Amino acid sequence: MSQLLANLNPEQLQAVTLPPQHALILAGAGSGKTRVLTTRIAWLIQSGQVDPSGILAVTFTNKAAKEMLARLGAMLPISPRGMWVGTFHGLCNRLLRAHHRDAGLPQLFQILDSADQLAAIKRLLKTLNVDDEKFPPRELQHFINGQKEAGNRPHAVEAWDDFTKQRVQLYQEYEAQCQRESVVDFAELLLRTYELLERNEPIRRHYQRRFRHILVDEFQDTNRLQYRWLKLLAADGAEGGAALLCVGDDDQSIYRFRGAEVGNMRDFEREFQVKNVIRLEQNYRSYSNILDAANAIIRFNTHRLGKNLWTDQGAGEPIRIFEAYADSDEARWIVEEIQGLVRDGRSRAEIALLYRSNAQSRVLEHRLFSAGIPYRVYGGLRFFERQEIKHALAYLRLIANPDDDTAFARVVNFPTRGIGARSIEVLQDAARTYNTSLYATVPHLTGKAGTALGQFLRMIEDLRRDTGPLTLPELIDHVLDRSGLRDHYKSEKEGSERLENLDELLNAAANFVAEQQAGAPGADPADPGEHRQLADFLAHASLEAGDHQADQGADAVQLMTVHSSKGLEFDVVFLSGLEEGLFPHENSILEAEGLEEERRLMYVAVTRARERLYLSFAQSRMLHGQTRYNLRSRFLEEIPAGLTKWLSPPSPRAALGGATGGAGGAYFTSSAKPAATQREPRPAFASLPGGLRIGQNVSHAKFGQGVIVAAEGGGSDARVQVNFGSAGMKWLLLAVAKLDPA
DNA sequence: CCGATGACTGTTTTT
DNA sequence: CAGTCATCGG
Repeated sequence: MSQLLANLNPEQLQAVTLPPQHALILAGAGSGKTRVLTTRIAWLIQSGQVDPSGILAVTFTNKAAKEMLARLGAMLPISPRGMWVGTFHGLCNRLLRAHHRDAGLPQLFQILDSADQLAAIKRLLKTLNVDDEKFPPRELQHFINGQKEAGNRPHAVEAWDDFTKQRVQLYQEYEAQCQRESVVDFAELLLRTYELLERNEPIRRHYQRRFRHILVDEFQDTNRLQYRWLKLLAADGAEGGAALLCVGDDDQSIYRFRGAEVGNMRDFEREFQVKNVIRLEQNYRSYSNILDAANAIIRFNTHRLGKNLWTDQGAGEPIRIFEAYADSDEARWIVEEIQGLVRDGRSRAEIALLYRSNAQSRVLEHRLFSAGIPYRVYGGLRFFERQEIKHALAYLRLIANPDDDTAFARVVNFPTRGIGARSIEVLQDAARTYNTSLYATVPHLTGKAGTALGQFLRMIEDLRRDTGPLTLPELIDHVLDRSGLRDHYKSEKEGSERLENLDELLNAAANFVAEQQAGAPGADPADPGEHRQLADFLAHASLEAGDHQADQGADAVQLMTVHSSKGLEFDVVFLSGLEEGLFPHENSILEAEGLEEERRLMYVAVTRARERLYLSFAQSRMLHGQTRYNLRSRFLEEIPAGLTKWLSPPSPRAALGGATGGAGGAYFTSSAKPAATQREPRPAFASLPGGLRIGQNVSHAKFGQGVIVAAEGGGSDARVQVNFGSAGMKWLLLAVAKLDPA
């Protein structure tokens, strides 16, 4: 016990040993948040205050859940079995499987990931003959998810105008379709569980009594519905409610776009009359130069709960800043720098390359690849999202649940078997009249379409029957053969990688089975013969995108978006693409709220670094197939000059209509020296009249500072397009507009 | 009904 | 640029 609490600082100790009351822990980056959370659980159990089964711990990602279980396993002599640890979605899935009847679902319901959901919506619009120009599927998806997160079923949505009314109508149709097909999307997992607990008193009471301590990680990223869900579970039951301990950092809230409500932190404090608010502000991760930069940046945000990170580790190295001509130059420079670091004995796994959006990884990957540096990309298209895997899963889904029309539509003609659009249309019309799933409709059909479809149906039925006694990997192997998927990819010229992935699916299944057996044999007694294990595997595939990327063990440079870097830390961090429009992203720049979220994202990125931080940007960048010229990010200007060291001489930056500009606006530091590696500016851009060129900074009397991004015409008709930052993008006639080189 | 070809269009971040 | 979608000729 004393060992458990050793080496905690006073605030951490206080948090770990709080009495069983509600508490809010404001935990800054690198302040030992995860440690506090796990130690708290271990302490509660070890001191006999609670049985493991009385613990409910909610994490943000599956990875975090796994890590927490692993740490607990190492801390506790007893197995952490009986505890519920997982993501909101994972826990809801578990609850719905256990109480599927009360929730109005078949036991083997399927889970739609975002892409499946979008496909389902498109299919719905098609069958209803709705104009998808007027109701863009993506927008409709957003609308539906938003309503679900607000707890609104279609009848509860307030709709005054026609447009909203129609969308509500579609929402309703979508729900009916999902129910018919026994599928559940992400938001539905949460809402369905919430309604189950709310309406079913015995079940609610059962869990309210069971869970004595509810611990929530990354609380700043919970959405409204998740918060209500927590309130319901922690509400005062007969025995008094659970103690709710929420850990979060409002400065690291980066999922507003997905419905996260930082406001939950304030609401929690108020509604639960939280007496215990503890701030963890000592950072054990980074040197103070890095921390001071992060603090300086985040100070530009308003509406913070307030918190200041500090460290006693000393200043450390200055933050290195590099300006490149083009994105390819930026990538080349990063790779050269990495080679130097590796020569100096650094391990590649301790070097991270962060970027704002996934598209940016291509250039970096390209350079790394040609330099022969092992690297690993997180995120991007994940294993279970690859098309060959989705196809295989669709067959599996049909075995588990033939009414899954999304799965049916996906593979009914893949590999092609002579069932074309016309047949599908006939089938869909029939399904609508009989009000049955596509699968169940097939026997009703006669004629040509009926025969081909009948053959498909028989194949699926054979699969269902033949696979009953097989183990999961055997089952999948059988399906890959019988469906023709394997043959299809064998004959495809670029199919070898896909074949490998299909084999990898077998491995994933084998691992899944092994883990399940090792994990909790007593959790839910698997009913044999019902393909129960298959359903569990499919849920696993939907909920956990799967880290089946490159070799985990290899010493490889780590590439990921800033979002997926949250919670991780590295000795060396490169943050690339620090340009206006990219980071902060152009879609977020106009809204104050959006910009603040970008800044929090920047804060997250900076605080990932332990020892060394590189920030870089490029004057020009390929995006959407064309070259764009961006100003350097305002976030760079927000870092006090004394903390930085420019590796390239900074060029003057066009001002941004005054929104920022703190930090004194001084770009040079005393230690800045012209980099020896600086190349001559390349004559990359054609000259324009008046000695101007594309990419050049200019000033205009009315619009202020800007940069030339394009030109057209000639002679007296010559025009240039200038990006004036917050003053907008303008086309100017050179003969008329007075532009001075800046 | 199938596959190929070309136009178009869009991208932030993810459980 | 790259993935999706529509159109066209077999």
